[in-house]
Amino acid sequence: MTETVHELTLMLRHLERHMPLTAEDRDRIFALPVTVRDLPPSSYLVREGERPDVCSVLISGYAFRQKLTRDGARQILSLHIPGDILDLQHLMLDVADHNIQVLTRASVAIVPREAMRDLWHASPTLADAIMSSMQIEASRFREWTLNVGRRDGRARLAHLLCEFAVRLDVQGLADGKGYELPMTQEHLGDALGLTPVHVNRMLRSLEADGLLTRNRRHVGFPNWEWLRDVADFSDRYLHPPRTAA
Amino acid sequence: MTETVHELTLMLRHLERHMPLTAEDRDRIFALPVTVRDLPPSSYLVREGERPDVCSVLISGYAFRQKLTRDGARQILSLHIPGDILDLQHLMLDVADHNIQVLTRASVAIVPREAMRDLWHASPTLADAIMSSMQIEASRFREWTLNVGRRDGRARLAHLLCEFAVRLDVQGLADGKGYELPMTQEHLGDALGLTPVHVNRMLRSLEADGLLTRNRRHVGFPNWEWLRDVADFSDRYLHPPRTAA
DNA sequence: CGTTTAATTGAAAGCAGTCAAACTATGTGG
DNA sequence: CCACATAGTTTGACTGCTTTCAATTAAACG
Repeated sequence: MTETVHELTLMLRHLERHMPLTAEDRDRIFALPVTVRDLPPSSYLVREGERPDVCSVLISGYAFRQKLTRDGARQILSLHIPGDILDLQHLMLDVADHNIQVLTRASVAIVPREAMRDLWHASPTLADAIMSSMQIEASRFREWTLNVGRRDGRARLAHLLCEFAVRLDVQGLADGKGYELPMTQEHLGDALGLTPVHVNRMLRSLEADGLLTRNRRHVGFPNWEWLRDVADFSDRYLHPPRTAA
Repeated sequence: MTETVHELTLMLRHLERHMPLTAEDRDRIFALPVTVRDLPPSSYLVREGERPDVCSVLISGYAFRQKLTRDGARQILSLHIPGDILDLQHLMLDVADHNIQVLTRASVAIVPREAMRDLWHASPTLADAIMSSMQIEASRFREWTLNVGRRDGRARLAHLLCEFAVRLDVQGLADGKGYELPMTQEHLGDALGLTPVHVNRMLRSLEADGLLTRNRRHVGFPNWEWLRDVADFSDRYLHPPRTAA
């Protein structure tokens, strides 16, 4: 008898982080009709202009939101880790205003839009939890605008590395000492509003200063406090759960 | 017997734009305990780190969200026009992650946080309307990140001018031919991630090309289509109501 | 009006972009 | 196991958009 973990366990953990859920709420989540789908790297989940009829939850792997300018420049708007709900916005909005793309090979749980809407209306605690998740994502969007608009390349890059470290840590997916960064330098550039060439130079600059170690895709932070400082990073905008000391 | 319009009429119009409300919903909104407050230019409504116990709705004048880097650089994150709810995020989040500041002299309706939470839980249509409003604001945050991250100064500025024109038009506060821009060039710079000096140059560049007229604070758009084009502007991300032809 | 705030302009400096080439991984097929 | 192909990283030289610094002009305000 194999002990299988429900596909939405991570999503549940994500939602419960900010709002305690009732036992019925948990049951409702686990009763959601889901289809699990495996996606190869870089595949699109949602394209701008589409009218999606499903909501997806990231189960494993990484994903990101992005928009393109008319001449094809790409801006990555947010990164997503397992447990994140990828298109809550389509609960209310009919037409997608940005693209959602998978970063690595990933598996997602597909939930019919109507089922997710029912969940959303099912209980006040669920509504609050879902709303909280939305709000925190909006807070991350704001910080990214600040990052791209007002910090120089080095700080911008350091900030992104800090954010990812903290988020993985909170979701229990990294030990806080480092992680496998799933992005190429081109991805990093698109997330930071920089060119890949400049990303490379800033990466090496951080490395040269002993703020960063790299091994294949693995990044480590030999001097976390100093990196935070260089990045002008504070985790307030991530609204970390109280429990953390 | 003077015919007075309720202070929250514009907010109601704002919420109803994307989600039809019931008569009871409207009554609930008008039954909200509000205190109207007049604020001088530049006053703060919320400061990062605070724990607000009220929600404010902008009745007249303009406001904006902003964040500061450690060394005092300011990034304006969004602009707000009458009818906008200014701190929905504090419905769920306890600590403010950014500053909310008034641009011009403005009056705001102050609603106790708990009353707004009750409104939010009062009916599914209200919850949907409030959620929609949130989602659309999140969409604007995303577009701003794209704007600041991937467009050059000229396009960035043109984009902001387009967005403001469309939003005022939709809310019925401008005729679509132009408007009183309530921002100084310093504000514009902080919204665009540029210096005021460069904003000035780009403003004059647009003016020289016949894309923009300025008279005191009034801006006009002699060639709207071309400006849209220069700005790489599409109103999709604003999720304009269907009604518009 | 005088004073303060905002807009404008010029010259010089710099961060980041562009272009191009070399180098390193990683993977594939023979 | 090597040859080749592909994707990603690294470097260098040069360009350029934007900033910085400073000074001047215009507008707003009491």
